[in-house]
Amino acid sequence: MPPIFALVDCNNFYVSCERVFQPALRGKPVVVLSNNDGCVIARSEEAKALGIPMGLPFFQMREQFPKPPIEIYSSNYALYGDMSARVMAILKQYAPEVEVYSIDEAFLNLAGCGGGDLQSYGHLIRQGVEQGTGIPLSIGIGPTKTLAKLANRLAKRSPEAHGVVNLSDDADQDVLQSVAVKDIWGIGRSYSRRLQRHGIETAWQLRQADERWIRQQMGVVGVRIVWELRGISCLPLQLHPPPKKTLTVSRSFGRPITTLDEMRQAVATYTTRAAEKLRRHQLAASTLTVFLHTNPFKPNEPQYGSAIKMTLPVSTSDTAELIAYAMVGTAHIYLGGYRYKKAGVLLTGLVPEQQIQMNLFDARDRERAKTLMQTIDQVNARLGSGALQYAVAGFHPGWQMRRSRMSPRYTTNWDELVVVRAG
DNA sequence: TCTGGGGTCCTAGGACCC
DNA sequence: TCTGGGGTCCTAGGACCC
Repeated sequence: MPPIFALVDCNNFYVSCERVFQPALRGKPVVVLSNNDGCVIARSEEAKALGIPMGLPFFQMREQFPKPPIEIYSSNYALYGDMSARVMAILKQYAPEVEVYSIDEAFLNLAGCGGGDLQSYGHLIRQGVEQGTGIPLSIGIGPTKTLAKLANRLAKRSPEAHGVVNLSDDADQDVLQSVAVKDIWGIGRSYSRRLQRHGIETAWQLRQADERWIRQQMGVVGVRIVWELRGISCLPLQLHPPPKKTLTVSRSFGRPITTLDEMRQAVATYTTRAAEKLRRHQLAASTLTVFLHTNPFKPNEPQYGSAIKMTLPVSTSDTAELIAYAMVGTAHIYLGGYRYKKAGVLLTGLVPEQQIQMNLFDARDRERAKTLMQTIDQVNARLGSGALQYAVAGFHPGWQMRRSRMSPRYTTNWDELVVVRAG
């Protein structure tokens, strides 16, 4: 049986998560800010209606929208991650095959589901998730992932769809003509401009486009999109996520960093987070890159940025060892006299923990280091992240990111649990 | 004062080998 | 007198995604 793809997408996910725990936010314009309270990354329908664009820097929003009482939240990833897991768990009750595509999206294979009435089945899924979590969502159904995505857009766009659009039988000319190329999954700014320059403006026109020309302009990626629009599936459901290839931890600073000492603290902190992620995925890294740069939005300030990539003698997930290399790299590329905005650590060459290649000249006691890491991870899991940390990471540093409008971690922190009172 | 973070895939070009 | 060519691996950069 050929698959029938459904794309389930939570509506304004981060805003919806905040609303679950604060019902008074319903009907009001609400935005959620990126890390460091930098820019707008989620908007309620009311906020969209005010004309607040995605990605608007927060300080510009306050200039441009001084009047309306917009509810503003710093992003609370502990909360969103937990709500996401609950949504995904419910979706798995409705379809045997689920690909968790992002924090707020999943592809489902609905072949054989719902007794053939996929429209009704879609509404059933919506009700189930809404009842179980309070999160509203939209569902698009189609014979390919690209058409399911497109159907999902239509479901969000047209109120009469009530959140479900089914294109599994036919994505006809009228439907495809109503979708601009820039709104097709996989077509970004650059490709959509190039296509429009050649008179291709709608999904329907792209579907009819000359394959050789598309191949030449957009490579195999473009050809795949055209085929998928024609209903020929090229992108299968990924039931088992492929292993991670790279892992990054990077942050903008709450205020500029101007000393090597603080830069060392920041890089050591990010390296600690990266090593924790490695161990959680039971991976080890074979290279470590440190990068740092000034604020590119301040052209009047002197600009500098650099990166250094180091190959480790033995793949490792040992925080102390990774920090040692990161500190060497930091000292190497850090130059005084600049106001630094951001730094980060990139780990590549990730290998499963069990497959680490030993090095003949390796003097390190790796068994002992591993036991220590397990102990630290256990303590931090029980007492909260950062209960045990390396001194080089600094205590209460002033450069940490701003998140001044954070909601409580309602679902994942004992101290901040929601209290339900009877009567 | 204030502009996010973390990924993937594809392609072209260089290094190297035979 | 003659100045190859194909394969593989790696990397950097571009494009895209949420």
